[in-house]
Amino acid sequence: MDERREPTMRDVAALARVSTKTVSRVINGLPGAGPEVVERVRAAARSLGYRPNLTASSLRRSDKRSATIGVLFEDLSNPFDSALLRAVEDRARQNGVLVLAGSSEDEPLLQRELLESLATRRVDGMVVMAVGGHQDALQQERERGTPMVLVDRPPTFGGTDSVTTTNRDSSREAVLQLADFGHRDIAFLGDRRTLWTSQERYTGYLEGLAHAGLKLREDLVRTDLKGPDAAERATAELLDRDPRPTALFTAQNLVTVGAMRVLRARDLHHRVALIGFDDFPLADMLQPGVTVVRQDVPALGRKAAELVFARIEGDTSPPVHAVVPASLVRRGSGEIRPH
Amino acid sequence: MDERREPTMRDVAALARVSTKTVSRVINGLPGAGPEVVERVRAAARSLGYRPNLTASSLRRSDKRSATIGVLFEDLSNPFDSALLRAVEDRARQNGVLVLAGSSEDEPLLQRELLESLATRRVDGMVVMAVGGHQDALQQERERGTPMVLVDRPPTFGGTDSVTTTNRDSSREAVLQLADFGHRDIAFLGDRRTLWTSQERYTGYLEGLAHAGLKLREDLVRTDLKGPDAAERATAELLDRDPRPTALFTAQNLVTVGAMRVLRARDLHHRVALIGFDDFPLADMLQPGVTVVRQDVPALGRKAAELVFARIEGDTSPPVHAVVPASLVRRGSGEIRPH
DNA sequence: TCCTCCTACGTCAACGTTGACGTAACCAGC
DNA sequence: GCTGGTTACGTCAACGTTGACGTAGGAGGA
Repeated sequence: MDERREPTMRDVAALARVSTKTVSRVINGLPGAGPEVVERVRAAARSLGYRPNLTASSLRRSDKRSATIGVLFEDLSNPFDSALLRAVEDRARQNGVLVLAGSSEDEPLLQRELLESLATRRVDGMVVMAVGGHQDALQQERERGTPMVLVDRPPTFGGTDSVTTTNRDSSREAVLQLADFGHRDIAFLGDRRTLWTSQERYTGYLEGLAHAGLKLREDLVRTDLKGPDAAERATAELLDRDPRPTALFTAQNLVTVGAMRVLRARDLHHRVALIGFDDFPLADMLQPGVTVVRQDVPALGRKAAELVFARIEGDTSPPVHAVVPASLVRRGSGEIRPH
Repeated sequence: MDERREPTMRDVAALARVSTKTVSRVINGLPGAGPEVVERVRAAARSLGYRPNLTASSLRRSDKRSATIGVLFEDLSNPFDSALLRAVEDRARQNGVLVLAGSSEDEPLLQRELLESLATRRVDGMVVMAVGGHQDALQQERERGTPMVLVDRPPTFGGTDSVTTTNRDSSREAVLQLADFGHRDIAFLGDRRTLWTSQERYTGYLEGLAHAGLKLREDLVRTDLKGPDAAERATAELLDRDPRPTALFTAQNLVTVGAMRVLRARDLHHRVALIGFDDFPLADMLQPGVTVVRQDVPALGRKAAELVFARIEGDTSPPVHAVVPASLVRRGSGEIRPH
């Protein structure tokens, strides 16, 4: 609109009749400026509406910090991702750090591009929910020395911190509870197999069956369900089998919703037990309430942020793999006994 | 970790035995470099793992673009906000622009600080969901010439683009539908009155009553409900009144959920009609399905992004107030007749 | 008194990049 | 052969800021 130039230190310096260096000192609160000069500079800055240029500053500073971190999640519109983003953001704010956010859509190519964009902007660190498959781009970035923390994924390469939840243990717990309630035919419905979390939850399912002395029925296992539609089809097929599974363990929230939809369509929601991994809003309002494994998303995000910041501050201790416990929330659907 | 310095143009130039200016030309794809030189520079850049420093570049460039926009919403973990963020992000990606995101928590002070942080980083533009109350900070920012678009809020000051949904018209439509189904005592439950959207939706409610020839019963109006707890209390009180409202119009999604919770607790969910403003996941899975006014969130975000980008490109046409139509999604709860 | 130390400034160059401008080499045309 | 234009480079300074270092003046001690 108007052709106004942002005022610079030089403008402030001229108005306050001091050198730019003195303005720099005042703005940064460094010693070496007398009280009157400080006041004069402050007044000049205020009257001009001066605001420091962080990009210029970080270019020159010795530490080169941009006070910005990058966050690369799969899909920011997913409640899990956005809750995580919010947690990271809150923690970042405490350090005066802002967050550059992007969605990788589980596309390696997109992840690579976003990574590049973040690097180009010289972020101080990154919190990444890695896409499935090979993670060369991530590893390269890490090897360049960029502080990086993986969330909801373990590193497939060395030297990197990560934060995950108790995928395997909590899945086992869920399956064991179903077994305790008398179920023998417990089906598994999982997300894309390339996702580490999917694999872990499946392993937990197997462990649960083993602990309960149940035999794995391969025909009750459905994986690679991407999105609610696939989940619905898989659920429908499972319910057509003979003998029909009397309980479902759905290993991802969209899968849970898809399965529920089918159970309700067939009026089986009060007869077939269901435990889902990952909580979702209104799970308690359905009939029956949906029993889920709830992840502590704020804790995940906070921990991830704390780890990056520690690395940014120069912490060089060995890489950490933090595990945040999840818990089983019993609401009814997981406490249905076989008929 | 390692004390590696990021390679610069100078390093590339030295290795390719050309001047930095030539490297600049090659990297930016500008003419004035012979084919062999281009190849030599590219090879050198690749072998050093060179990546341009966007902060230095934008400092020097004449347009001073940072290829970054700021997004300031109320709460990024709210599904509405995160869906909006995602839409803005998608549109931004098309322009090679990244998004700096922050939550203002409806706190004027926090908004001011975040605004400052964004300005300090010299973002090219901002998409802001303004906090309630006076918007001096926003206005000042706007007057400095920062391209800015308000989402889900109209500007309270001149010269600024905004994108909103049909709050008033859709609310009226919802109320009219309730009236058509025979309701005379239609309660209103709204969010904080400082929010423009709340006011608009309330006005729509009044218009609906007026069009239907219904008299406003002040005792059926509850506003300033912040969060689901307040909504629950208000709903409980309303249902205690005599005569009891036979229909509820809840003007915000958390309020809708709170109201539903109480209706269910009193087993009135099949007897009292309910229409909520703003859709939410699983609204269709409840019994009865929840009739809502659905906003076209992706369209809102896309439009907002397009407006900022137009301004960034130098569009100086008069400010636009874009309105994205919302639609009534009938799922059952809004189609209950008075008993 | 002189020397030392400290405080409150200022000067200069550099961070990594690009705009403005210079120049050498080459080609076309007369 | 000379002029004029084009191409492919290079040189230099500047973007806004800060680190390194310099200096004038005053305080303090022997």
